[in-house]
This record gives sequence, structure tokens and C-alpha cells, in this order.
Amino acid sequence: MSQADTVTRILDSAEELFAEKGFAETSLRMITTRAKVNLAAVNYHFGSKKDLIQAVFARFLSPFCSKLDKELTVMAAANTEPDLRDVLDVLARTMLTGVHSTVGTRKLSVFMRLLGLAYTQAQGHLRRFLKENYHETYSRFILYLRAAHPELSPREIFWRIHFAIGACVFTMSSIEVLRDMSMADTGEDSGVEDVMNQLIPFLAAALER
Amino acid sequence: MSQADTVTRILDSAEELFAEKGFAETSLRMITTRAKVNLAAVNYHFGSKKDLIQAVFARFLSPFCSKLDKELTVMAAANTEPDLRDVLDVLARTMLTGVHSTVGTRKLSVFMRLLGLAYTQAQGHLRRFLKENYHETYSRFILYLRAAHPELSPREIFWRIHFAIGACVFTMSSIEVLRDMSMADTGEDSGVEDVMNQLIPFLAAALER
DNA sequence: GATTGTTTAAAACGACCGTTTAAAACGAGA
DNA sequence: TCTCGTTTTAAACGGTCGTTTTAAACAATC
Repeated sequence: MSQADTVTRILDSAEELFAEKGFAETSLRMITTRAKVNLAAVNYHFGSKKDLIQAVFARFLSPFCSKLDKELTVMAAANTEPDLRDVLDVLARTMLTGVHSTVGTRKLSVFMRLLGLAYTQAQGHLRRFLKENYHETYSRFILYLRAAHPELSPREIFWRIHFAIGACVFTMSSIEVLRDMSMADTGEDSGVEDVMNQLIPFLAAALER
Repeated sequence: MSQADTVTRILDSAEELFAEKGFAETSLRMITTRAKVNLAAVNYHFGSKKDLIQAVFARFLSPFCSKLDKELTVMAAANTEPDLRDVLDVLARTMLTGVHSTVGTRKLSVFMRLLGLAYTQAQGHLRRFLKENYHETYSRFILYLRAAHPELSPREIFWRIHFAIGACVFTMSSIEVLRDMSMADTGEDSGVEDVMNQLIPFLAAALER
């Protein structure tokens, strides 16, 4: 087994388990067992559990953000005055293509769940790491949102977009629970795609009102 | 120190710490140290950590749900055909009065954060506990929502209301982080009330579209 | 094929976890 | 005041955690 294999297998297992259980509830022993590597491999290749957490985020956020950056540039070049739909379309398309990442397909729910963890379970080290590495792209995205709605104050833009993020992240974070509840309530199963198809108009209505 | 004191102090500390850090990241030693009681007191009075978690939820959900039940009855008696605003008003008012609970004032953000944990960190035992004890009130609330919008399918109602819950829970759960980010982005501080004042029209627009 | 640097392996470390035990302290009723 | 059930205390238990250590296995260079 090559080094790349070991590192990748650890990242894969860690990503799955973090998304499923959170950081504290996932032990290095679970990760290394699932990855079929030795326990010490995590500390050897990554240094510590904290560094592993950061590496998991880096692996999907770095390609995602550079893709988003490129797409924003394309958008800005094509259209002198991008409206809200344009900006959100760029985000949505980048997310969907970013999900089908370099190595196979990453589930959208895993992506969302990790994003949710970043907000709700981020200890100091992760928050600092994310800000340091991805704040630039984030600011740029927000800037285009502002440009699309110059009549709204920056504060209004900020909060509306974070309400929307909340609806997405919460929904996708607890998608299994919610699907169970929906099943119990309505008697019908809701596929993840059904949910997305309802979520998008919901968000559009809330953002554009 | 009386028994009631000990039990209450444990619940207070546990509630704060759970809301701040989550379940796994909060140890019984942290709780008992903050509560200034002996470590064994938790197992003596509650049985186990799981039982303590359930007790924390029971303490704020039980009064909340019985209040909500009463208010729903009042609403149903006063108005033969309650519309969406009526139903949501009942919920909002119950939440705000429920927050100022029997013992002092509980922060709204703590209430929301616990609600968020129930969705995103609930292990089997907590999920079962919540369903067993509070599912009845929940169903009744959903029923009124359906009656208010009979043209929408139960599935649509279910998902819209949970998207809305997501926006609330996420926002209030990470309110500190978000206020920091907003400050860094816009240069202006957003008070919690400002945020609420923007959240409500956002949700109304999304639900009623 | 010996040597060197890299990666894997097994075992152990100290720390902290939730829980249990057994004795001490307490408080109300006889 | 003595008693007896309740509550608090201090100490210990077994177990799991993240991390470290030491040696073995491996791969590339000469």
C-alpha cells in the first residue's frame, strides 16, 4: 500500500465518520479501523487529530473555493451587472460540480453536513483555519451579492444569505432524521432530490422578496 | 444545600454547557465543577449522563409544550379558520414566554441551540425520548398548519416548516460566530433583536410565497 | 546486496471519561 | 438524643481516548 493510499483512505474514512457523528464522537481508532490502516498512521501523516480535521476540510474546500473563484470571474466578465440569480446560480453549480470531486463522487449530504459542523462544532483551531484559508473567496462572493442588490444594506445581505445557509445546512445535516419524521407524518417518503426541489424555491422566495 | 438546589444547579450547568459545547464535549466533571456539587451527584440524582441529557430537555420542553397546547386551544376556540400567521404567532409567543421560564430567564440562544442539538446530535436515546414525550403536541401544531393551507400537500408543509426551523435554529445556534462575522464584514454590530427583526420577514416571505 | 530514509506495525503511555463503592454528614421523627 | 433514610463526599474502577515510542518492513540509491 502506497503512502497516497494510506493518506487518502484516512481522509475518506474521517470525512464519512465526521459527517455522520461529529468530531468528538469520532475516535482515531474508528477512523483507522475503517480505513484499514494502523492507528499511528494518523499522527504520522497528519500530526494530530486537529490537523486531520483541517485536512478533511481543506480537501473539499480548496477545490471548491478555487472553482468558485474561477466561476465568479467568468460571471463578472460576461455580465456587467450580475443579478442575484446569477450569483446564486454560480454558487449552486459550483457546489454540484464540486461534489463530484477529483476522487469519485462525494455525497451532497456529506458536503452539507461538514459545512454545518464548521458552524456548529467548530472549535477555535478550525474556525481560525477556515478564516485564514477561505475568507478571501467568501468575501468576494458576498461582494457580488451586494452589487446585485445595492439598495440593501450590507447587514441585510449578510443576514439573508446566512438565514438561507441555515435552512440548507440544517436540512442537509439532519436529512435522515427529517426524512424519517416526514415519513411518519405524511406516510410518503421524500427523496433527497424532492427535498432540494422544494428547498430552492423556498430560498429564492425568501431572498428576493 | 437542599436536594432541590443540587438538582437545579446540575441542570443549570448542564444546560449551559450542552448548549455551548454539545453533549460529547461536555463531561460530567465540567458540569459538577461549575455547579459546585460532587461528581457522583449526577449519577445519584439522575442515574446516568443520558438521563441527565433527557432531564435537561424535559425541563424546558415540558412547560413549553403544555403552554403551546393551551395557546393552540385558545386559538382554535377564537377563530374557526386560523391562517398561517395565527399559527406562527402562537408559536412565536409561546417561545418568547417559554424562554422566560419558571426559574429566571433562559437565553433564547440557549433554547435554540438545544433545539438544534436535538436534531443534529441526537443519539437514539434522545430521539426516542423526544418522540415519546412531545410528538403529540408537535403533530397537533403541524395539523393546524395544514388546515391553514389546505391547498398544500402535507409534504410541502412539512418541508417548508423545517426549512424555517433550520434558518432559526442555525442562526440562533451560531449567533455569536455570525455576529462576529457580520461585524468583520460590515463594520457594524448587529444586535440579537436586529437579527430577529430581519429573520421574521425572511421566514414569512419563504413560507407564504 | 548493503545502506539510507520513509512508512507501517504493535505496544505502551498518561490523561480523562462515566460509573460505582463505601463511608461520612445530614435531618426529620420517635 | 438516638435512629434511620437521604444526601454528600472522596476514592477508586475499568475503559477509551490521543499520542508516543521502538522496532520491523519497505523502497530507492549507490
